[in-house]
Order: sequence, then C-alpha cells, then structure tokens
Amino acid sequence: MLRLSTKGQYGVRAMFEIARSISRGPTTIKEISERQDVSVAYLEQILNTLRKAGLISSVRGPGGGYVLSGTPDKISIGAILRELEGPVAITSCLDPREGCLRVDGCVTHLLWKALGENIESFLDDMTLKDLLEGNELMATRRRGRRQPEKIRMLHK
Amino acid sequence: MLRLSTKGQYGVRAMFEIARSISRGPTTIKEISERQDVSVAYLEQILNTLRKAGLISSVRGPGGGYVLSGTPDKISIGAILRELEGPVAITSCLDPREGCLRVDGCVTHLLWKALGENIESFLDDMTLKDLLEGNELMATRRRGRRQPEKIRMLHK
DNA sequence: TAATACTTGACAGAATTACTCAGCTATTAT
DNA sequence: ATAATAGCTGAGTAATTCTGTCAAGTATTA
Repeated sequence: MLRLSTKGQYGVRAMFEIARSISRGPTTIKEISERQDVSVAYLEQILNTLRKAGLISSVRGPGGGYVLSGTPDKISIGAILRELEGPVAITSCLDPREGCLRVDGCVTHLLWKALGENIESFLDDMTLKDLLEGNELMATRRRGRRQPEKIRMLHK
Repeated sequence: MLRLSTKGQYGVRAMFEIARSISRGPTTIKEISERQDVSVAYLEQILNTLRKAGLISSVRGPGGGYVLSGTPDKISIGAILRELEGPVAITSCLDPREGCLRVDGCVTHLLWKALGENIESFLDDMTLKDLLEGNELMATRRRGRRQPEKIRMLHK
C-alpha cells in the first residue's frame, strides 16, 4: 500500500545524480541513465518536468546537461515528488485538485489529513544534501564519523 | 502521490460502522452500505477479506451480520489496511513479497525505508477507538470536553 | 556546419483498480 | 419442512493509471 510511482523514484535518483556531480558541471541525461539505470527517453520526460518546475536548469549543446537551480540543502525530496506525482493526497477528498463532497461528517477525513501532513513534513524536511551525506556516510561509516540526527534516522 | 485505494478506505469506514454499532449486535452489509454509501457487492468482497484475516467474524442467517473480533482499541487502522492492500511498501524494493536486487549502493533505499516505518507506526498507533472518540468529539466539541493527545492530533 | 544535447507531443502495451454478477451455503422463524 | 434472511465465493470486465517508447524537432558549440 501507498506505493510511489517509478517516475517519482527515478526523479529523486536523477536529482541525486545531478547533485553528486556538481563539481564537474552539467550532468547529461546519458550519464544519469547509465549510473541510475533508467532509459534516456524516460529521463527526458522526467527532467523536463523538473526543469519546468524550476528545480533544475538545462544547458544545451556540447558540454551541456542539467544543473541544480539551488544548493542541495534547499531542494527537498518533497518538492521533487510533488512536481512529478502531484501533492500528497491519501484520498481524492484531500487532493486540492479534486475536492470533497462530504467533508463534514466523514469520520476518516481527519485521519487521512493527519497522515498526509505527517508524510509531507517528513518529505519536506529531507533534502538532497541529506541524501548526499547519507551516501557518503555509507562509504565511510567504518571510520566512525559523527552522525547528525537526521542521518541517523536514515540508518535506524 | 501516495494514494490509498478505495478498498482500503471503504474497509476502514466499514470497520468504523461495525464498531459504532457494537451495542446493537451484528451489523449487516446492507446497513454498512447505506450508511457509508458503498455498494453491497463491493462490501462483500472487502468484509470477506477482513473476516478471513480474523479482524471480524460473521453471523449467518436472520439477525446476522458482522461483529468485531476484539475491542475497538485493539484493532489498528494499520492492521485493516495491511489486509486489504498489503504491507506499506513505498517501493517494490521494500515489499517483502518482492524484494530488491540492488539494496547495497541504492542511495534512496534508506530514505524510503525510513518513510515507510514512519507511516506504519502512525497507522499502527491509530485504532478504531480513536476514530470513535474523534467522531464523538466532532458531535460534542462545543461543550468543551478534554481532548487526549491523539485525538488532538486528529483536529490539528 | 556537423556534432552534441536538450525539447516536445503523441502514443501504446501492461498492470491495477474498482467494481458487478451469478449462484451458492448457512441459519432461523413459522 | 420450507421460506426468508444474510453471508460466501469466484469469475469477469470496463476504466484508469502507469511505465514507458518514438519521432521529429530546436539550441549551442567546436
């Protein structure tokens, strides 16, 4: 239950890949495709959505590719997923694009609302920076580095 | 994103309806259907699943219907949803029925795992009793009753 | 001007969802 | 007994969503 679509998952992984390569300049779709094992054609669709949303910008021509629009700590996982999959909406009642016919008297409405807010704050708190640090941590864990709170959560 | 299927939603509402009518004995599918506005045929399918899971039991023949297998405070929303929609599994990688080919080195694996655990503990903490109290509260709110913590969460 | 790389819209097969339908079995009241 | 009530079960299907592919562009640089 409550599965994320592949589009959202690939989107986060693509953003991670762009973030990871910041020092090397723009990252091409081809590179992302190879490193994250997602087809070029599908990534085109996904990255286009994220570009239109302003999360990344593109550089055309040779040497081109995609770059983050902000620093990794300013780009949340929630923001990425919202663009690719729409807002968190456990039920259609709670989707601002649809709306509810029977909000009053619906016993479960508040339950789903509370769950949705819980999920949303989790996703909005987590950023690309956290993913980068979590990744670095996985590689260097044995050297006993200090683990900040949020990263610890990722390793519970 | 992360929408619950109608099956799960209807299931929770049906269970709520059975819980609400405890004092009046077994609740028939027809009653649930009328009060929650879900077709009899679909409810048969849903309640059958919940019965096989042991969350409710059925009484056949005239005067029959469904009754909860335990007290409302022992039946969690998580338990209901798991039966109708399978385990919380943000990605197929995290579904115990499928499994992951590339757990190691997958940067997002821990992220989805942490989110899934967050959701699961929310759903397992919330019970039918909480829904009943939340409902009662909605009806009597203006009289200024004391609100326990979890119920307050439902009204944030 | 050739090569690189992003851009855009249409489309299609597969999977899942959200149900319906028909016919059955068990229990109780008369 | 038997009629009425009420749950039991499996099959089937229309609609929707998901997960992509494909073709034909446009922009930039060496």
